[in-house]
Amino acid sequence: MSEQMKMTDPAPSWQDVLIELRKIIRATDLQSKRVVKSCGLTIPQVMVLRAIKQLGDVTVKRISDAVSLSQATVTTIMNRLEERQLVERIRSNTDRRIVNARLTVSGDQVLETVPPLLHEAFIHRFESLESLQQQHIFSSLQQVAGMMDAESLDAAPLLDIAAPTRERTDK
Amino acid sequence: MSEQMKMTDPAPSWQDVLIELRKIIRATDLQSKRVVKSCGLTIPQVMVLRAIKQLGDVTVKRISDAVSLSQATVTTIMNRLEERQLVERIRSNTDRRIVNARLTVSGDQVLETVPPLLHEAFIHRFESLESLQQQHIFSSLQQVAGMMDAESLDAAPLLDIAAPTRERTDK
DNA sequence: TAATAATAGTTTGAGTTCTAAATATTAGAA
DNA sequence: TTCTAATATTTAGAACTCAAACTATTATTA
Repeated sequence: MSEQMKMTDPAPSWQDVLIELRKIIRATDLQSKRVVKSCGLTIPQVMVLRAIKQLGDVTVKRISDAVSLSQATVTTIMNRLEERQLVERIRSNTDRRIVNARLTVSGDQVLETVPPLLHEAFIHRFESLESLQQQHIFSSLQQVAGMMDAESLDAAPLLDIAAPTRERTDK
Repeated sequence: MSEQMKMTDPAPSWQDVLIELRKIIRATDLQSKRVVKSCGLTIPQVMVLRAIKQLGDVTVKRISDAVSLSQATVTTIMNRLEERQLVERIRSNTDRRIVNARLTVSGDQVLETVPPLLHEAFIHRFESLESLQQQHIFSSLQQVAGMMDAESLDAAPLLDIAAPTRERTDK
């Protein structure tokens, strides 16, 4: 760990940050295409399926919170999943506004066949890093996500976000 | 500000990483909508415009390299920009396969009015971090982008794995 | 010269993603 | 009861995004 890096590394501008974010977004997209080829589902579709499996019968709203997508997006994804009969929609009896999502048997089976959502090489690389290093990276991602978060952006201009905020209301 | 990483933080799994990436992608998307409202252009459109301004008359291919988007995507973005007469397409005389993009006067003007592509609060936060901290974050993003990069994934240098070789019975 | 390959861009088709508007339902108040 | 507000979800509309197929053009070769 050298601290000599400074002269070759001037403080990065947010422009540089933007470029790296673009690369990450693109790579994620490309991986999604790979996953589609391998199992017929996109990454968001898998994430929704997994959320349903994990949470049991859930509303669209809870799913959208869990996977960080808007309600509308979850609905369109659900439409496709329902077409393929991987999930069912079940209206609540007590409150008929509510729609609960439930995995079908084949939905559950399909989940078994899904490859990792990040390239295996990525996972391998990531997991072969030292734990401390992993935490650094993860914490940086959390910080970036936190700094970009719309709600906190409106709410707290000068929040101390240096510390990854856990313990929110999450589930 | 050193003690916040409690030891209740076990090594993060790649699943956790994926969630953070989602948040970042979503936040970027939301910011794009904000930018649209403010200046009528999306972030990718601005990025293409800037690349053209920066590089002078450029081919679609060079733009797509510069902004990390596929050629096809750049084409569709160019279509919209051309409709609004922010860019022109100019076929090369020497090689008529080649199309050069050029900013129009109004394209150049519009660029002046574009707000920052990351939320100002984000920029402010990021820039108020210590330089070392900025570098940490930036370098983490670079690492993630690098680990995810498709080409390097194929090359996969540090793979001496007992990788689960999945057998492919079909397709 | 004609056939073939290589290159540059565009179109097509499928999917994701958002906001805003629309729909349906429930709960509370006049 | 009926009106209104709040809640849960869906639809409509617009962009982005990619791979793959397609068009047009240039270069190479027989």
